[in-house]
Amino acid sequence: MSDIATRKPKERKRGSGVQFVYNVLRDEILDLALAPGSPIDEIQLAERLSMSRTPIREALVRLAAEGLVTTLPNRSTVVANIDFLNLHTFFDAITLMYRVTTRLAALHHQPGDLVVIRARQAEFAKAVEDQDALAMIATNREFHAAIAAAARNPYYEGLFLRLLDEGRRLLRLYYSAFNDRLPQQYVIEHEDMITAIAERDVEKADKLASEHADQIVSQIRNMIARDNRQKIAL
Amino acid sequence: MSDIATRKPKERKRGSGVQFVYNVLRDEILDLALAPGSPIDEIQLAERLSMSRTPIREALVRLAAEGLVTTLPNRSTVVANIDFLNLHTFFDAITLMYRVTTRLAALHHQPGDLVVIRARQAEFAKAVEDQDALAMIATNREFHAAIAAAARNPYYEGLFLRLLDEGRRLLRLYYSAFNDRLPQQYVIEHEDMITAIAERDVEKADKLASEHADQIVSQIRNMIARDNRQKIAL
DNA sequence: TGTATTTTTTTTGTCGACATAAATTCCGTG
DNA sequence: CACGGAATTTATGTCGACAAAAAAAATACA
Repeated sequence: MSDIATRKPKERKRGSGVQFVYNVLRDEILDLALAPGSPIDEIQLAERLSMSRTPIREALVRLAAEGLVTTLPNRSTVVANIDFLNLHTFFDAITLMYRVTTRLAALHHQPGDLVVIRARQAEFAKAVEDQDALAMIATNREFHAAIAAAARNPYYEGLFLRLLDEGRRLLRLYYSAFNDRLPQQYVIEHEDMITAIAERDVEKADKLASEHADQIVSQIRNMIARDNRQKIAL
Repeated sequence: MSDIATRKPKERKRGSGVQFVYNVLRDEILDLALAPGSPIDEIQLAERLSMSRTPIREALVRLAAEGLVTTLPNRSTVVANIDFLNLHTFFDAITLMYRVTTRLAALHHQPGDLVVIRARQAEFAKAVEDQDALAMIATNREFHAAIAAAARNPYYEGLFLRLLDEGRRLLRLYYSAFNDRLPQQYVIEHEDMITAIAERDVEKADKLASEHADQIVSQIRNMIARDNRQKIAL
């Protein structure tokens, strides 16, 4: 547990305050260290990070613009809820972004891109080998983010990163359920996607991305269903 | 020219400050009243809107998160540039969003949605009849925004609105070129799209949206090409 | 005259404080 | 004991001021 959030004042340089708060809050939100729906007290946060409320508020505005927190006027801002009732919109959008970014990566990737993508894939494979569920979540995100970067479309990339983050939050909810055979299969699917991108085979890349997305979506659905059954059984 | 931005202090109620600044700046940016690349002086803005720099800065952070301004650390924030070199990424993304939102609207629209969509279409038709280019841009945006709302997917909707706004900026650049027969055709295409949505004919809606997007993209391309030729001829 | 260096000015990032709107507590009345 | 309204407390929205960084101006030197 790194206590990066509790260092002495004046240890950070000027101008990095907002970015720092943004990173801390963002990580805590995506790791579910801050529970969805829980209120964020500006004063308390200001004390914890040893800075004034001004940079805190600016970071909160930024997080609100990205949908990670919700600001109620004249009332506390709260960590964004996970909308289980409308998860299908999430699945629909992230599936499309998986496909589009992988397609475009096959079309537009440049020499250096594959090096980065393969590096991310190596990190993901390492996490799977180590059975480190949290590392799997993080490295899987970076792998697909690298593909999105190679797709060279900032609009798709922006939406996809947002969706991947939201997915990170979802997976974090159920990460204990990762002790099955699926991760190893993801490694293989990733390898196939890299090959398709390298060969600039757009249709194959699309097909693989589509299947990969379906895998992940159905895995999350299973985890939720399993979770629901437990709840009903109580 | 409404001078909404120059009213007396204390005439606005508490809590609406940031929203107000955001709306003013956003409109001025999208209408090209603020030129792309031009710097935004916080102090000057604070004086013009008769408020302190704090709400100004929070509005700027929000605009930065949406890509409408760019903040250089410890340096002035500037109005986002129009990236003519990468317009194809814009065209690609907005075409896909036209299709996806229209498809999903055909699938998921609910009783009230068509009423709203038809109302927007009526406003657009009125603008075309009046040969009011600026109103055409605005009402066309609202028409497609209404379809996106009926599609009931906030992820697609968010990206699409961003793209429509960026398109508004582009069209505003060339709005004088609107004196041709195309707007009338857009009215007809809109009508067809409404019919397809009402009939829940997903594939037809997709096809119409796709063609509609192609129309608009090629029109913008033509305007830019025409503009370029003039520049070269000088 | 041109370039390097110091000084001044401008502008941003942050702070502490105050005013106002909700939330909470307290109290009186039925 | 419950209910409604007033008083208190808490937290947000905004402000003016200061400090640090960059830009601009002024000066020194070749």
